[in-house]
Amino acid sequence: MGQPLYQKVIDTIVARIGAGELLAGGMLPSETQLAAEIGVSQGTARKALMMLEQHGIVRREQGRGTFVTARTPESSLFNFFRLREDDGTIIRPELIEEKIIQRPASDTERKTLFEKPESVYEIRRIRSLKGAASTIETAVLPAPLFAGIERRAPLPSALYILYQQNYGCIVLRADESIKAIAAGPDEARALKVEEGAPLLRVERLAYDILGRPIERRRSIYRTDQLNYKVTLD
Amino acid sequence: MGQPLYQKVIDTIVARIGAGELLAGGMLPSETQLAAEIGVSQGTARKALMMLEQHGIVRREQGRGTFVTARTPESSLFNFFRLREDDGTIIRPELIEEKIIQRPASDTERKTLFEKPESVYEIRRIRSLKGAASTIETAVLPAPLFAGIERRAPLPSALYILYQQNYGCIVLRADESIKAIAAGPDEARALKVEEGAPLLRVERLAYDILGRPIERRRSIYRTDQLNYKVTLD
DNA sequence: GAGTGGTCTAGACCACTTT
DNA sequence: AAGTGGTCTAGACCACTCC
Repeated sequence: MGQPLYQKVIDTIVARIGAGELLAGGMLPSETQLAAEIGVSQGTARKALMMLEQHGIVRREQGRGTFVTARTPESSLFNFFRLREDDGTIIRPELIEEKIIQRPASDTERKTLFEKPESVYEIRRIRSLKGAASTIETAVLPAPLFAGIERRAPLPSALYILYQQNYGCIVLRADESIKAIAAGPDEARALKVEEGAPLLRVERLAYDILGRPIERRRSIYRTDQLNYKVTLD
Repeated sequence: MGQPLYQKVIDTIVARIGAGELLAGGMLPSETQLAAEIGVSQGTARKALMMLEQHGIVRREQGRGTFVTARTPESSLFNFFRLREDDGTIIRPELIEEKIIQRPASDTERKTLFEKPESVYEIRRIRSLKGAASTIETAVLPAPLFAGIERRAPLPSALYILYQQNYGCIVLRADESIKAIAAGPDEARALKVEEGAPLLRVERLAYDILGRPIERRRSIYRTDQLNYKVTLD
């Protein structure tokens, strides 16, 4: 028994979710059923389910059951959209421009994205917060995994929900690297600031439930009236 | 039994750590001893210890025992010092200037810091990374909790280790709010950049093991050659 | 060999939700 | 009442560390 039994249970469930057998929001078998199916004790199945819950992959509710995590617009906004008012209030961004193209992958894109794709989709969007254009987002996706996404335009405001519902990719984690930059001519025009004005640049690599890097995203924010909030632990 | 038994175990241990009965790095009683002491089964004590481990409060090692988390310079640097080279390499900051003063608390400081202190310590430090001055840090601490800290100057590079070893405050979590700002005259002079150059400003509120807000910190970074890295989940 | 945490089992009882 | 997850127990065996 090279690996713990509960790991086998976890792998089984994650595989079923990845394969689409268990849909987001759907209910899992109960602890007892799962235990019988996989041939472990109820306590072991329970441990696996609790670990999946801690990784945010399932949600458990006493008396109701265990469900595959479904990112709602709310939770998605809350988890991965980090801009807040100075007092901490969450902001609802409005989409004011969107452009989707397919193009060959750059070297770093091919190296960092899942399956080393030759071709990628690039989604460029400008958002307005509180009436003024304040963010430029460029998301880059491996084309094989997101085939036909350009025909779904206009895309919903929260891309991660689209990824989940239409491509089975549940985004659970993202690494970000943040810099302050001076606005170039393009950014200045799009965000209506002077050239050289300080802007926040966030580069993100997002991973799905199977740990696959499925999206590179570069966001440029005006933070004169806003904050980018994170928690460290 | 309003609350679960394992919670009682957790509270007991956290209280002992907070009271200094269990020192950072010290070994806890074994599962069996703890269970007998508090009057629960070994499995319940075990659950409590596992939860404490997940919160980063203790570290467990098979065959050796359970130990109170001691932040080493390494781990502290890794967890709360977020500046990295563009390629992700960690940076070792050098201290080049330090000033500690005691002064009355501002309104927001009194409101947000533990015990609503009338008086605070302010630690202002400038660090150089890769030879060039690149960060200005201002930490504000409630004076009652950190009495006499000004006499410990010069302070170690990693303040959180000092807080732990000398004041029993183990920092486990911090909320940050990040902005891009234009360098003012003071920042420009200290960091040797032009006025108006883009800088990263990070405002942090750090909480200790008991959930007490014990430090406000404002850091200003040059990010022309560096990145601020975070992980979302 | 003694002591520690890591895994696993089998079963009990409780609290909650649904029908 | 039936089914779910939440708590708790008691005990077994294993892997690892230290003496």
